[in-house]
Amino acid sequence: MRTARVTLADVAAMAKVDRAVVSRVVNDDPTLNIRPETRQRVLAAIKELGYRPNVTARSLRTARAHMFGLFIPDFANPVYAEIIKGAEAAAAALGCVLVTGSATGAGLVGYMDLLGPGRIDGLLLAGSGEDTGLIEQLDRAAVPWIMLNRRSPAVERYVILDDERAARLAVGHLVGLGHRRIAHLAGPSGADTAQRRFAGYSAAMREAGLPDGPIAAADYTPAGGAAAMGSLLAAPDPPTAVFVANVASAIGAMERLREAGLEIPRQMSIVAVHDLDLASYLAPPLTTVRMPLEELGRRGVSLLNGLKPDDSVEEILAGPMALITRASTAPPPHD
Amino acid sequence: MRTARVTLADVAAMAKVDRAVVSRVVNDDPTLNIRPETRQRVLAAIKELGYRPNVTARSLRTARAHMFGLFIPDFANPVYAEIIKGAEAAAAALGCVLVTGSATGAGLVGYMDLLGPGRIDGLLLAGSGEDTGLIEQLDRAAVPWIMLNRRSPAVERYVILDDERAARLAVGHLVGLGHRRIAHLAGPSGADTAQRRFAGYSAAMREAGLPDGPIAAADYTPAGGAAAMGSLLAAPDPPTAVFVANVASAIGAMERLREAGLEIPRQMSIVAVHDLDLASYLAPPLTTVRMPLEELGRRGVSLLNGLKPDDSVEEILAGPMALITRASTAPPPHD
DNA sequence: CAATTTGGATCAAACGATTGACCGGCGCGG
DNA sequence: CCGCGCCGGTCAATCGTTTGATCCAAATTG
Repeated sequence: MRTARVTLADVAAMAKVDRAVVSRVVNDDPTLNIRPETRQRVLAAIKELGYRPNVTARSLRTARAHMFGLFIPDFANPVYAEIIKGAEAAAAALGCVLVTGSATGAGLVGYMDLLGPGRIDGLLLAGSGEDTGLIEQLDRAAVPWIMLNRRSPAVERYVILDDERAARLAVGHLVGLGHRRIAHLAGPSGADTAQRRFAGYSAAMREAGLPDGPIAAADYTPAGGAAAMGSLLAAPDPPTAVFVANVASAIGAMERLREAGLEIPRQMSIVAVHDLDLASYLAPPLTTVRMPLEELGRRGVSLLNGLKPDDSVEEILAGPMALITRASTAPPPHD
Repeated sequence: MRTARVTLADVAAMAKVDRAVVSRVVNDDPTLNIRPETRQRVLAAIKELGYRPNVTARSLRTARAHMFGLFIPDFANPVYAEIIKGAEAAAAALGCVLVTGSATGAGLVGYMDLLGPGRIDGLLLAGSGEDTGLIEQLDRAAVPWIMLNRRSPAVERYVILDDERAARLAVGHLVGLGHRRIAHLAGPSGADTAQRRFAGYSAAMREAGLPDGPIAAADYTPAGGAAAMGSLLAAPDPPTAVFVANVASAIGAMERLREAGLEIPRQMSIVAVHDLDLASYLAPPLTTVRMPLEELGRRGVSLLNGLKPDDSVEEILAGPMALITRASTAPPPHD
């Protein structure tokens, strides 16, 4: 059944009404006065012909694309997978599709070229740092955009998670287990999330009446985590527990601990931010703080919808957050 | 600089030519005869005004959406992450965007509703099984589609990888190490990939003059892998090596081996299909067969481009494939 | 009973780009 | 010196919807 293409006009012809009537029925326009039987005729014709509105034509006329964009640095990172899921669900609920692109820096600007005027109703920017050129391009194109899970100086368009609270949860767990010397394996100092997690760590330690433990920064990679763990171990008074800003770093840190012959959690407890499936497969399974990442994606799209290009958005998402206790944390050794 | 919206007409007015000329310059239409200086005027006006063609209007007129779709079951699965990367790159090279949706079964059909006529030029379906309803809907909508990495009975529209060869590579590696009793931890018997990997295993064993070892099927999850590994260990003459159809199952299998007190690789070698970053973080790092997943995504989009709704596609992708040797495989014990 | 409202639609102008058809002038071959 | 082709463009229809303006007849109001 090669239905060549069914348009409003076909339906109108079959139902013996004007195209305008069909359009108004389809969008159930409240200003339309229509006899019930006419409406039935139209509805029947639509079903009979299998009519489905042409989104492109509609977009052209209404100047709404019914499409949102989401840029992430890397599909392979499970953190973004969760964000995507949420964003996609929210978009679908609005009758929109989500196009997710992975690109950073200059790639982003190039990608934007594909998304010419009229193609997209709003853009979510997750992770990554470089936005030189992109932001002015977005402003020029008058497309609303929001940063997800990061802030940038002088940009009031973001929704982030409460990383500070996450850090408090993690540190609180370690303190509760009896740890006193708690190190922090931080994220890259330039990263906004890293700064907030560090702030939370510091605040939690202060509140517990403990001095900051040794601190080492690493990029969010296993290799970085391994190196930073090395420097933490070399500290004069080595910690009995470490709060790691990120699971990827934690993987490297655990490897380094294994090499050093330290048993987890008997000799060293470790807890990290972001609960990924992966965490439960590690040896030992890693205690983590579960963040509302899906919610973040959902919220991002919701805010984008109806946002004017000039509106500002500044939100710290207070979604459900939980400590997932696994085998990588335990009370400190009795020494 | 709120550039309200720049259209062809604006450019035409500024360059003092007809809109048609601008359009032809933009698309550099070979049938256009134009004086170089006029072209320069047009180009200058375009740059001056920052004109960018409206994709929606263009799509309406040309009936090409410059957009491809890709449906996957789950963003969290890194296998799909690689496929997406390739597909996205190929789309971008064609000047198109890729919209990736995660949905299976009925969700797919619902998602398709968002992608009404005129919105999409072609669809890639990766993984998952259920396609009741979807395929007829696609055919009715006359949108070309291809299955990625799986076949379905009576559907000649797929591009798959050479899973058989991958299995041979893995088994060959084990045979080369001296193993004689090699088990196969297979995928779900309904899955096309599982069948092909099993076929490759069987063929490789036969060619090596070895009898099939014990075989257990599992779904592609850690829990399934653990259970199946249990049944393999219970075999009368337990294997010294196992070829696992999938990394997720392999994770469970390794856990099970650890529980059973078997040392990897001293007492049991293990090799799995698909090289994911994750594999190198496991303890011990897992030997895998690297498949050209990115290439698969790329090829899918390339084939989709220009495909007629009725054309058929049947391709086994012979991309680069490699055994990545890590610490989970070694010669069998001397017993 | 004339004037006004209202129910039930219809008309037609957009939206922004593409593209086949057309056109005026000039050079040139016959 | 007439007709043809070519150069350098222009004209206008079209893609499928949306939506403000309009319109006709019947009903209501003063």
